[in-house]
Amino acid sequence: MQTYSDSNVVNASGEQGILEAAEILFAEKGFDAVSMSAIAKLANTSKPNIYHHFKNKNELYLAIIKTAVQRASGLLNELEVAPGTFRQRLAGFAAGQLDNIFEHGRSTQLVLREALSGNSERGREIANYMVSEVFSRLVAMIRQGQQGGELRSDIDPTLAAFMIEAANMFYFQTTPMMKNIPEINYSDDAGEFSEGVMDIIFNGVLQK
Amino acid sequence: MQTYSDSNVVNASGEQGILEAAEILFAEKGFDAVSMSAIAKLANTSKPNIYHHFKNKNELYLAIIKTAVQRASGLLNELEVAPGTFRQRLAGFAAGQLDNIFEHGRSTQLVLREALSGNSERGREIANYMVSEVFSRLVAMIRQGQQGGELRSDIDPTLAAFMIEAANMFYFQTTPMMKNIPEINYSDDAGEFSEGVMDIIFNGVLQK
DNA sequence: ATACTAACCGACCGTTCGGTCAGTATATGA
DNA sequence: TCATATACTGACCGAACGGTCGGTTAGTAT
Repeated sequence: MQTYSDSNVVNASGEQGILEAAEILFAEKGFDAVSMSAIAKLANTSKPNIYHHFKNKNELYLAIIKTAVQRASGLLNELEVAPGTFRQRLAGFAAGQLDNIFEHGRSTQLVLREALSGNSERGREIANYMVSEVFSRLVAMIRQGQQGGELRSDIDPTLAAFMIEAANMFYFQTTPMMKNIPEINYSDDAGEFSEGVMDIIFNGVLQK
Repeated sequence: MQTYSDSNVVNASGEQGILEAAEILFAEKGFDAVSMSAIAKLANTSKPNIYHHFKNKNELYLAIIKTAVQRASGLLNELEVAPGTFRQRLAGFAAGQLDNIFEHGRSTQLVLREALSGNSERGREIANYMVSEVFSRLVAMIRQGQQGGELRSDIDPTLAAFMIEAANMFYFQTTPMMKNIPEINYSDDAGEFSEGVMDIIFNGVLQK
C-alpha cells in the first residue's frame, strides 16, 4: 500500500525535522496509531532525542496541532475579501477557503480529526476557534448581504454558512475516495466544484 | 470526562455481548485505541473467550463494520419513497436519512470513520458501497426531477446530491461540538435543519 | 455412565509501547 | 586548553499490547 510517509521525506534536521516527521505521521494515522519510534525513524534521529526536545508524546502532538491551527489562522487573514459585488466576495471566500484547505492538507486533516473526535478538551478548544474565526466571519458576510437586500431575509444566515462549510469540508474529506469513482466530474477541480456549489446556494435547483 | 462506554452497559452475553462491547468502543475511539482487554472487560468476559469467537482483532472489527453497513442498507430500504410531489419525496429522503444516521449513531460513526480513513481496502469497499447504494439513489431521484421539468437541467445532479449528503454528514459530525456554541438555532432539531437545507437547495438564498 | 462439544478462563508468550538513564560528540566562550 | 551546555545515542525499563496455552465447566446426544 502506498502511504504518505513512503513518499514524503523529511529533510530538515533537529527539532524541525522531528516536527515535520510527526506532522506527517499524525496526520496520516492519528495519535494512537503512531509510535515514537516511527517518528524517530522518519526524522532520521533517535527516540531519546525526541524526548530531549519534547516532554512527551502528548506535548509533541500539541505542538503540531498548535502550529497547524496558527497556520490556518494566518492563511485565513490573507483571504481578506477582495472588492467586488457581494456574490463575488462570498463565492471568493468559499473558493479561497477550499484552496487553503487543500494547500495545507496535512494541517487540515489534523485539525479536522481533532475537532471531530468528540472527546478531549483540545477538540473543544479547536472547535471554538474554528467557529469563532472562520464560521462567524462567513455568517457576518451573509448578514451583510441580507441587510443590503441582496439575500432573502427569511433564511438563517448560520444555516447558509453551515452548508457552505459542509460542502467544503466534506469535499476535502471525500476527495481521496471519490477519485476511484466514475460519473463524478468535479472531483479533480476544486474551482469547478466551488462554482457549482455557489450556483446552487445562490439560485437553488428549482426550475423557474 | 464523560464517555460512551461509561454510560453504556452491555447486557447481552456470549458472542452478542462481545459484539456490542466492541461496537461501542470501536465507534468511540477507533481501531487502534481499543484493546482486546478493554473489550473483554466491557463485555464481562475474558480475552481468550473473544478469541474463541473471533479469529483476531481485525476479524472482530470487520464483523462489526459488516453488520453496521448491513443495518444501514436495510434501513435505507425502509426509506422507500412515499408518494407525493417530487419536492416532498426528495426532502423526505434527506430528512429520513438524517434520522437514520442519528438513530444508529454508533454504526454511522464507525462506517464514516472507516470510509474516510483514506488507506486500507476496507475503506474503499465501504466507500464504494455507500456511493452505489445511497448516493446513486439520490442522484437517480434528482435526474427524475430534471426529466420531469421540475428541476433546472443545467445543474450537475451528482453535485446537488453531494451537497445534500455533505449537509447531512457534516451535521452529524459537528452536532456534538455545536451543542456548546450559542447563536446556532438548529443544532438540536434535525427536522428543522433538514427543512432549512432543502429550502436553500430548492430556492437558493438570493432575493428575487 | 460415556463421549463429545461449545463456552469459557488464569496464566503466560513474544513484542512493542512510552519513557528513562548514563554517557558521547560537538560547538562555544573564557 | 579546559569548562560548560546543547544535541544526540545505545541500552534498557515496566507496562500493555495482541495472541496462545492447557485446562475447566456445563450441557447434550448416545
